[in-house]
Amino acid sequence: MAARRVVYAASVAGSNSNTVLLQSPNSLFLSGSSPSFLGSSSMVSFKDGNLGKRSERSFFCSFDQEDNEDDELDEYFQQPEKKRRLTPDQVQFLERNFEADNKLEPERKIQLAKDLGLQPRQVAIWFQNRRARWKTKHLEKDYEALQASYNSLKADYDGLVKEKDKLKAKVLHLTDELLTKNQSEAPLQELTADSVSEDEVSKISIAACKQDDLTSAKSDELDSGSPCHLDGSHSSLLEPGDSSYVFEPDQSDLSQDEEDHFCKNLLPPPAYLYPKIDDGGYPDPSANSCYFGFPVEDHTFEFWSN
DNA sequence: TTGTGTTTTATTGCCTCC
DNA sequence: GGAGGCAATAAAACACAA
Repeated sequence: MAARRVVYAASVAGSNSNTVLLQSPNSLFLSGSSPSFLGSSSMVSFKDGNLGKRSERSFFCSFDQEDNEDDELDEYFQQPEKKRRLTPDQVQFLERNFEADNKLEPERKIQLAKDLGLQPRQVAIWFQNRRARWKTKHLEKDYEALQASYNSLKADYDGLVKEKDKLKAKVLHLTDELLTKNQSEAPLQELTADSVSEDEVSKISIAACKQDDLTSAKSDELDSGSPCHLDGSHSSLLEPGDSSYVFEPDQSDLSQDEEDHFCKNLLPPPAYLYPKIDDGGYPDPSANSCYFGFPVEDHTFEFWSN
């Protein structure tokens, strides 16, 4: 590989000499297939120190005009190799070829080099650098598209989080109401084994568990994350007046097996699962067969909060 | 004019493919 | 093993504000 570099460096250093001496400037472009170069005699552009801007002074024209000035030739070729920018015409020609195909086959490289009066290696380098620039721009565009997509998704997510918080607050509020209502009604009834039949106890337990299932169902809805579950359309699940409202048990559709199933699940949950009530105490699990609210460590909300 | 930032040309080293 | 591509980088050329 090192050989490749050395050979190229030598060829560049010597190529201008060969080109200048063996070919007329126009022949370089007349041989090409690009009409845009037919009139161009500009090969190399130099910065004009006096003007401060790049001038299109033709290196070859100057040689044409002063063929006998070997001193200038010697001066030029004795200069350390400097970078020379391609002319706008050359760049335009290369750009058009790049647009046609950004890969450079050997034959095409040779032909382009001939057309432009450049070393094939220079054409290859130009394509290589051009591909790098194209890639950079492409990456920038991709980045912008991804950023826009991210912003859109984040806005959606933030909206969902807000909606979730609203629903959570609503559920807690309704739960609180239910607990308060339940506590205020319980002492009045003073249920005793003597005054309440076994059948009535069973009914109350079933109703309580039904409410528990509804609460779980609500929680599952929140877990699902589906937008249709978050649009509030089902928020009346726990509303009084709803047909499934807990204290209006409709057990007509319950079989005896189902009743047994509910009653088997009447074991009170551990105390830590009960939210602290404002007065500092926990609701008594034994007072209510089932807890209607969300446990303190409800993983549903942990999930949504993360 | 000069300092500074950007663009362009070219090199180097590494990697892959044939 | 040679050819060619790519990433990283150097350095010249260029643009532009102060």
